[in-house]
Amino acid sequence: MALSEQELHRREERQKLMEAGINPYPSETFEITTTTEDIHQNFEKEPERFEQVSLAGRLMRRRIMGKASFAEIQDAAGRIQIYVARDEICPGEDKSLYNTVFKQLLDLGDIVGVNGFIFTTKTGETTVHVKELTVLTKSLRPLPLPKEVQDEEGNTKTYDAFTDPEQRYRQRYVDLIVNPKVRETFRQRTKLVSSIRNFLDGQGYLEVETPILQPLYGGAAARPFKTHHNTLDMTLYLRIANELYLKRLIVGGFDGVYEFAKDFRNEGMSRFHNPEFTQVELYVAYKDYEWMMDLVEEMIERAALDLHGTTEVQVGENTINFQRPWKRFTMFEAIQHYTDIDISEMDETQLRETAHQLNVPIDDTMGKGKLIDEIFGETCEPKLIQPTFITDYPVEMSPLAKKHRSKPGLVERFEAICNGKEICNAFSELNDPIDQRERFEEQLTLGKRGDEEAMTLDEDFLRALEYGMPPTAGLGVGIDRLAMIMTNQPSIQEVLFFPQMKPEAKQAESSDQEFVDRGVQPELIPVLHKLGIVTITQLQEASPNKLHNDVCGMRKKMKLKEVKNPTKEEVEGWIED
RNA sequence: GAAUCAGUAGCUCAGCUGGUAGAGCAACGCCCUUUUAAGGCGUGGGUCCUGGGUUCGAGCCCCAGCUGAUUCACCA
Repeated sequence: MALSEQELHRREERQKLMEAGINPYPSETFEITTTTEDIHQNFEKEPERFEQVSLAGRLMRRRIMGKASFAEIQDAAGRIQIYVARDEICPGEDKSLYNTVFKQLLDLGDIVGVNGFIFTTKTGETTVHVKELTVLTKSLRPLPLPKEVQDEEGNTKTYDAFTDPEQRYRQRYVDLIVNPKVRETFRQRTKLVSSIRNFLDGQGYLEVETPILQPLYGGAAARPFKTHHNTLDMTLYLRIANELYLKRLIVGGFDGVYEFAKDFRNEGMSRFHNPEFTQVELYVAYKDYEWMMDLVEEMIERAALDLHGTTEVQVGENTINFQRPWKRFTMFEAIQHYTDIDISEMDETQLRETAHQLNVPIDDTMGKGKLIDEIFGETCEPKLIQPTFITDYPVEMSPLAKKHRSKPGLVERFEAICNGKEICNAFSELNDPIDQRERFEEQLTLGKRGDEEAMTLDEDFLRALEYGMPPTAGLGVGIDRLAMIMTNQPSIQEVLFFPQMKPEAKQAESSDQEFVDRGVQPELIPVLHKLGIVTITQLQEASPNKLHNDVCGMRKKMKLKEVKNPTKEEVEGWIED
């Protein structure tokens, strides 16, 4: 890859540092006694603590003014200004640490350590007065550095922001360096997970780990990723859910288990879908879905409080209030509420007609349950902004849920919908092994009908149920979507450090040696690169006359006076086999 | 899979009716000991996504393609 002028320059600086006896990548620990956060919060209160400090960070801005300079370094929490005066960091005769190293060989993006004391400049900015400066890492690539300016009203305006989503997601490390809000979003995500974990731990449930590689995929309706184990010579699937394993643990006698799980679904990507995503699933013995609704309300309300100090969260244009209790609707009630149609007594044919009437797209593979779900998804879901429980789903689409205690054809299931999207899904778990086997068999029939998401039959899971699983309430919460809501982000990519991307288009490049092997003078390789010829294949596809012309022309343009033009015969030699 | 939009300097972007490729920041050189988008003077840096076409002449118009984003479709 051809290096830019700036990259070449930084490589030279790295070399010059080494020649000056400064290791640009030292191995010793650099002792840090404070952080930018600590200084900003506590310097005014207890200045005596900051008479001698040491901290480290990345150089993010620099204002050189002759024999003294101001710069800013950024650590994990924020930035602080540093004041570097020549005669302070170079007390002796040798001023090269300031004149050469600091002013010439360091760049924005380099990582340095400083020792000194904290003071306030006459413009009122808390600043590190540097006594000692240590190079900790030389950065070889220039950062896309935005500028932030505060106007008189204290509003921050950002110029030249690093905004291109592709670049931001592909080079998340750069995004995190230059866009502090991105770091904050991910901190909040982690806080959300901690809040839920603390809550569940507080209830006495056991956090567990279950297999990601599964011989059968189950527990949800989705297409899986398939892989192969060499030694066992068997097909394995990346889990689409961990439900069936957690239930096995309930059979095993734990009365509350949960897992934060990466699940994998081989389906489309969108701002709500990533092929791998995180769910927390929870199973509690001797409970039902009514009980689980209370738990969800409490857990999510608490998460909002932990993150924001209030139950109200601004999401786009909506203010969402997680304060308990949430609204509860049965699915049929919700559909009736939004469409004025009562579908509770309809058969499959009537449902099809209703779907057509409501302009809900359907196809022939859909059974009764799926039709109801489509009607609901189309007419109700987007309208549910405040957290709402939708309960009592059709049995056909919930093969792992227990049949409703009083309403035939339905199961004891709920989803919480928030901001028009499902954030969790829960049931009173089906624990009758005979019923469970029948439900799996119905799924097999659906599968034969063409439903690619129909579930497979897991004999071992049925065997476990046959030993007896206590009545159990189960829950799955989509962490990514909940994180989107809690951090007010419009897309799932914004709450995943490394969202799935198309492979980066990368042009293969032939080595210089390969060019030399074909008879190209080494000095002419940059000329060929400049002409866009970076592979032998490209070289071989060129026409000899044109290439000879181009090379001679480009050599002149690049002012390579000491380099001889190739003869036409030589150029023909490069191209021939 | 479809539609829309975009692709110009390291970054963010201008570029008129088709007429010599621009700005700010970043970089490089010089000056400057309390600046804060520091400042002053100077310099370098371009496959205008690619390939065709129209034209005396294309960053700009036309066609095809590539890449990406967004929306939709798909998706518990």
